Amino acid sequence: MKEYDPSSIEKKWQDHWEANGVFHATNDQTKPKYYALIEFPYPSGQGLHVGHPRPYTAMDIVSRKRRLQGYNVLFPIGWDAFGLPTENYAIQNKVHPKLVTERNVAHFKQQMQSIGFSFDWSREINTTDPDYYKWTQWIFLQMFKHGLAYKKEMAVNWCPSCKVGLANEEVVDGCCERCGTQVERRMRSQWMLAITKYADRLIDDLEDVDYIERVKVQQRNWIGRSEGAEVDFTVNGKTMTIYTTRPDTLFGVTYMVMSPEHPYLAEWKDQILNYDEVLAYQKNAAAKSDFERTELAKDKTGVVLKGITAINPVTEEEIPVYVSDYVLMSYGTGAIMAVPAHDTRDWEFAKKFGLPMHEVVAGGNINEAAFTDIETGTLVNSGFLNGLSVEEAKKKITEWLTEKGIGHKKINFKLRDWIFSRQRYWGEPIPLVQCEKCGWVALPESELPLLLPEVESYEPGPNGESPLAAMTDWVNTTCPCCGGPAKRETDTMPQWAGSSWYFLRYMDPSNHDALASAEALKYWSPVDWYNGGMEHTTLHLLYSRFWHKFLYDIGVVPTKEPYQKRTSHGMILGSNNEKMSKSRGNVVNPDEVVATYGADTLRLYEMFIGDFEKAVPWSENGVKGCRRFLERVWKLQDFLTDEEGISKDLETLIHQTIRKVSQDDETLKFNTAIAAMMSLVNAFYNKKQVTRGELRVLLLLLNPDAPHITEEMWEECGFGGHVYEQKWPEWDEAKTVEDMITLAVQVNGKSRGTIQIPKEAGKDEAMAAFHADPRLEALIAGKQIVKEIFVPGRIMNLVVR
RNA sequence: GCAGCUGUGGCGGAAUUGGUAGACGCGUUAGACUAAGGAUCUAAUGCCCAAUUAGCGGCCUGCGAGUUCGAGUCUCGCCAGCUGCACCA
Repeated sequence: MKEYDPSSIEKKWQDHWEANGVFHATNDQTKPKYYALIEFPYPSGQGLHVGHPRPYTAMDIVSRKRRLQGYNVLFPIGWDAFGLPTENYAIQNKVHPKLVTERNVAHFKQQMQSIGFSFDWSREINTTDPDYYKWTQWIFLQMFKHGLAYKKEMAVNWCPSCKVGLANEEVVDGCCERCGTQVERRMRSQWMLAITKYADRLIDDLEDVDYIERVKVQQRNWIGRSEGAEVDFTVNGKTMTIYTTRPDTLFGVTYMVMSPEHPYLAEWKDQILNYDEVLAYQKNAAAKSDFERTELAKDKTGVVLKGITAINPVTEEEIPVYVSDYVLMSYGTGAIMAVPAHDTRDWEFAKKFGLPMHEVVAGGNINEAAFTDIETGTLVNSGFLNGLSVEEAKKKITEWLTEKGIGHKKINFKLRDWIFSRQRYWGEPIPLVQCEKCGWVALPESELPLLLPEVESYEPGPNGESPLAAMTDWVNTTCPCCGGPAKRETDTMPQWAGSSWYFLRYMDPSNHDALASAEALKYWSPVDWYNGGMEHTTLHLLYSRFWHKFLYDIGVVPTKEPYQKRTSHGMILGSNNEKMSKSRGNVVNPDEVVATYGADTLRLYEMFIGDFEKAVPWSENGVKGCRRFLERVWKLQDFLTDEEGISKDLETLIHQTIRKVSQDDETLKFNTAIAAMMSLVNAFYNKKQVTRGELRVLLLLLNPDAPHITEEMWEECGFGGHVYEQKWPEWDEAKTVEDMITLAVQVNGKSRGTIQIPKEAGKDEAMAAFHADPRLEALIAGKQIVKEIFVPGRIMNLVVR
């Protein structure tokens, strides 16, 4: 027997698979399809680190297993290659970002291929390829034509370091998600996508998909749907509308609060007696960044509007009006009714300013804290609402307000429209022109793709405008509508554009007439299993669901949802338990692991390292353990007998292992599947022999995890053909239980021993076995059995006195 | 602050969902082979007692209570950690 030498056999099989197109998805639509997807990587200059292969290996296992189960599997790969790091590198090194991208892609590809993933490389895509972004632009144009893309002058999150506007989703703790610089507010005219029009469906349709719960929860929170009511208050003779989720507490309103940006403040300039004070407060609030405004949340500030009085529409009581920055202009109507007895923030504000509180929901102690429980409270001091539960009162008051014409039911969302333009070079050009006469006009589809022009400098302009703005030849054009002079849009799309639909392109990657053919879309949709990072839950995952729903609405795609199942992996940390990063010096490069131990060892360890969904530290010794296991598998060839069948004494274990591996690979428990295979190998070693039939089963089960060594051994043992041509083994449930079982015996709930009984034995047989064992019998000698508990196959417990 | 999740050996982690806690791997210890071992093999390995012919001993799943014949698993109350949201009315 030759030695186990991964470096020679791994290359051999990788070449064999690719040369024979073994993993290319076929167009044979008679077979059931399975579409497994990973998040296509951003080809950074650093290359892969050991965290990348974790999700890739997991989905590779699923894909390889599905192929053995007879599916036509699509497991594609591509590059999400537009983006800032490449552009910044290009600026610093004066290289075209295209060249940087090509270089990085080549490196990533070589790294990935050395790990032996069964990607269909014939369908490789790249978001920066004009043949690809033609369709990104095409989808944007459809959105524009359907009124979902609009331009708006608005305050944007501006990163002074990246010189770019950011979407809300890209701001973390008031700082730029990428570089950590604190973001500023700047007014800019931006392209927006009306994702809020899909807010309801993006929540409701989560019911129909199989996503892990934390993903659903996070999406629901982010969309932030709340049901309440808008109510009109009369303030100095003017109608001021507020939004509340607690219309039932209307009788408890003791003051109102307006946001510092509320437009009424300026209108009331002459009526507000302390307008100077209000102006000063507004100025102060504007100077604070969003971050400061929320960080200092604990301490409420505000100014009362002297000369302004509001009327509570139910009690007709006169109440004061305040301006305070705890009310946001960007949510609801920018003004609220304050119910200090039943809202924590209002309570804090009222305490600070000595405002009265009216308890209208009994059940708490409002002197100590606002009572906000909506389950248990009962309405009091509330006229016709008295005695009702919160839920009943909400309904009744909303009806009453509607009848009176001073309010109505209203649903609000935290989700904002998506700021879609970036003032950068390395992104998809927005295919629109602005004409003096016709306004914003779409390019004809025949002019797509609108190519990214060659520029001399990739740096943004001094006022943060896109580098494209300096290209006057390119910018000045004619209006496709009237033929008059027009200017091109110089902003580009954000990185999230290309990734919002890439999974569709894989279905038919070289189609010139459509983003993919209707036939391919129908056959392959939806993605059956999509695994990716939690950090994309409110970004990529939400955005792509939105695009897909739009494409569904215009009849392009056949399903409402793009992904049937979504799972997520945990991060791999450095051996010091910290996030892997260059600066911490704890990065492990998969190339080194492959070179030292082999790709199969890397793959196996990536899966065996721990709970797939949790973060876990890398351990060099753990890697060695996996290599040791593969060596033991390899050396099974020494124990190989001529027997084709499965020996009687291992039959149960074999069937148990098939079941365990088959089931655990479906539920992200790759670690315990591997543990089961290790146990099986240990059993072969204990016997010092393995039959051909037994080894076949092991090689098949292990193949998705460690494809190279299993192919090689299959060939070495002369099992015929290749592993990838075989069928996934099946287990017989009846054979997963031994004929004689070991039953644990307890006395008074304490484990005292075991008895051997037939698997179908009843209580009487178990009792007989108990009495037959003198050591067990001794435990109950002279005592009275009060109760006998017998759970077949599980336990026997005798209660004695 | 609010919500959710999680707490199991020296470490990563198992536990058929209420039924012998610690599978599997790492590490450690002893032995074998050896010129040598950071290779390989064999055995032991939760903790505490006992041990040259010495155990079907006791204690163990963050802490404290409870339900049950039986609790890592269910309930209640603490404590700690992680994640998400963060003045969204």
